[in-house]
Amino acid sequence: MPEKVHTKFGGSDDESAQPPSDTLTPASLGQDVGRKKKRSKKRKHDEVTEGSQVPTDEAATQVTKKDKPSPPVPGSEKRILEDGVVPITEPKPSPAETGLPQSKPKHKSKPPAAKKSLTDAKTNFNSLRERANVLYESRKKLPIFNHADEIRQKLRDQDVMLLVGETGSGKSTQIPQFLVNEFWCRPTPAKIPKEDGSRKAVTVGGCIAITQPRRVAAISLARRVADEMGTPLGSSSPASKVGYSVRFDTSTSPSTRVKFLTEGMLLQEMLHDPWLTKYSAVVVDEVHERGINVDLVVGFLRNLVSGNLHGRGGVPLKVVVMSATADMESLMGFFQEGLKEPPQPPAQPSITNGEQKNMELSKTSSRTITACHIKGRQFPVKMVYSPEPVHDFVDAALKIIFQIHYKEPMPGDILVFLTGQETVENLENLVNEYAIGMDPSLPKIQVLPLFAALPQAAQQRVFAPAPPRTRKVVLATNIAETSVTVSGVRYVVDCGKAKVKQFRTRLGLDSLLVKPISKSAAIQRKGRAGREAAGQCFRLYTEKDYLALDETNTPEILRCDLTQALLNMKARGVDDIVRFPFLTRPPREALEKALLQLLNIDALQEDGSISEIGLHLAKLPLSPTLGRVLLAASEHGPDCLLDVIDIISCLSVENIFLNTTSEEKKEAAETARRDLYRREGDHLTMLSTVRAYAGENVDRKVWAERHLVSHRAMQSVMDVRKQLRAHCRQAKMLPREERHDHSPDPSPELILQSFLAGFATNTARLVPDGSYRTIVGNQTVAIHPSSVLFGKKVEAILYNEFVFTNRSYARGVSAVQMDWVGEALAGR
DNA sequence: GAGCACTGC
Repeated sequence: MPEKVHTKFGGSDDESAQPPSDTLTPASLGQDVGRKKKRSKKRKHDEVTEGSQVPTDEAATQVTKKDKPSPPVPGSEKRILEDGVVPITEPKPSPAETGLPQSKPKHKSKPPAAKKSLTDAKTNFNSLRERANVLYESRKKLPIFNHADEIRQKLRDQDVMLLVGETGSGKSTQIPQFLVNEFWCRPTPAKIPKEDGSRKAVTVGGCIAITQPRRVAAISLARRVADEMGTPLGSSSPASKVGYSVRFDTSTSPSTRVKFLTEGMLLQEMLHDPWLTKYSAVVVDEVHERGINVDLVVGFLRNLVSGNLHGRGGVPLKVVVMSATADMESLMGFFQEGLKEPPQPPAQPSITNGEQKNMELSKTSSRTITACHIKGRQFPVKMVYSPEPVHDFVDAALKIIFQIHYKEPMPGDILVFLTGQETVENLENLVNEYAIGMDPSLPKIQVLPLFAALPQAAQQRVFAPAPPRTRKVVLATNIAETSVTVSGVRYVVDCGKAKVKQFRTRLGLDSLLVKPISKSAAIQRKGRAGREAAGQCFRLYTEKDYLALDETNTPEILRCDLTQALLNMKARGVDDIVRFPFLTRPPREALEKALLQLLNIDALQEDGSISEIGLHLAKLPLSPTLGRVLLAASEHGPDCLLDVIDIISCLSVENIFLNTTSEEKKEAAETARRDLYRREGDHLTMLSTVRAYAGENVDRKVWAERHLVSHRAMQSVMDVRKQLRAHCRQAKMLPREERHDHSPDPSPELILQSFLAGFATNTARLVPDGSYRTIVGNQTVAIHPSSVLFGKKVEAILYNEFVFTNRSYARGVSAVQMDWVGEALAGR
């Protein structure tokens, strides 16, 4: 039994005690956790047919049309029942009454299973509306609901709004609905100047974009808002007003007015439509998470709203920036500074716009920024700090877990935040050990680990309610901070640390180190205890330590390699990177290093302007270096290109090989994988794996399990592969027709030489003492234990990644010849 | 001898 832990009670910093009634349910998020399968058409098909039988790609596209009408969403059905609503029964279509087009959706060849769906394409608009009416009652209870008029009024007067909405305020679902029927949100005829001086008549606006940092959030919010608006979702009906767009899965209709998309997706759209002419408003949600993409989006948006709008025919763009934390001053300053400046590019001859009203508006208003603060809805969470600094947080967590279990009433599950797989598994073993000796009259304990690398099925266990008389103890990494909501939690134990990736510009090295979290992360973790009832949060650090934490997370833009971000900016016509409005400006050295790297891979010309190659790279869903490899491979012909696409697909996805836990499994894995391993290194091993997986026509899932290959990762690999192949066909780098005959034996030389075109600086040679030293910089690197070349000695290595954990490792390693490296380095 | 979390026409 763990000894008693002394604790003191700190004050709770919660102000409201109202129950959150109508946020997205944990169940519905849990559904999608860890990129579940709803992603590609093919996988949807797999789900419907319920088998692991693998159809060929063609078969899959044949059978499934994108986005069958609203999926059987168990989560959402459940929640509606919970809301006390009668579930939908018989569909009674009456399109005439709804005023919606009578024509049925085009696709007819649906698998029979889909026909049974409650919300089939012959959508029951009546029941949709009934459901929406019922949901309206719970919407009215959201804290943000009473602010609707205020928000609408402010945005009529001004173009930029900052909105602080705490968790549970309902901002993500309600804001688009508040705005969608505003006059400024209508499609507006306008004339846009063309290069030859003439004007093109176009329609500007009509749609609202809402960005999200994560795919699952974009999709589940779209589903929810469609329900609330009483409209079918996405491409399921041409009348659908709500859609979404994430990589590999876009679901919109011609009448989409509200579109949820990932930040990356909006950036991609901006490359093709820099003025965002489809949109009347862009709502940027969850800005406080500060991923690099949101920083770019906000920077581009500031340029847009403070510019002269000629690319939009003078039609204003409304921008709503939403955040959960109150740190709005910096954002306010950021936009205000932009609006102080005169419109940036020298004004083109002013544009006459069809709608005079809009012109008036853009002249008179819009030069200031409005703000709005909405309280959240959370149950109170009592805070308990450690009285003394904790040295071993695994041990301290163990004690607290049992203290809670002994003292606190049921029900009430425990969520423990740890740093990584290793600490999770250690604590898992410890808790299980102690639980054996527990008083049998006490409720049981069920320990559930949760981290990203955990196989799907094991992750899902976290969402099942605990068996009777059992308390769940979920041991999680920071995956549970944002990405996943575990229901039933009333106690949170927070170790105060997290693993953080930091790119070190000077060394070109990524390090992954355990660091203290920020205050806002600590508050976020605490909040996980108060979602369903009053709860408690145990911090395994002192209150003094808490007060010393940074206010917010370090923005990703300060922690990552900037080449991709800079390439995107260059491709959008930002020539002077130094003058770009960064929300947080990265150090000059990091910017210079990234520019140099872009120059090295020929993405920029000597004068710093973007090259043809660079423009092409910016459009690829790859890092610039991997994109460069792809272009280099295409010069070696289609066979080499197809092979390189297979490898790149693996490299741009999480690890495809599963970690083995037990010793015996490890041996079995080694044996099973032996026929996949290639002595040339990891790149060719990945190729042989993709080829074997893709060539498996009976049951890919079983094949993956047998080879201890992650089926989930391989599904992503196939998605990326398909996307890249399609891109290359479109760019005429591959023949139009997909070949299904034999693939010739790969040429390791050509493949690895293609990789050197992007990774010439990621090379090391063997030195006499048996270690490897980088060819540029002479740093010591060790081959990562996950590599097939681990423990092997070759003349020189090429590696995909240089990471520091306990020491410097090269990951994704292949053997290369020194003279290839010499040529690659000389060629630049 | 080792794997924080996200994301992309």
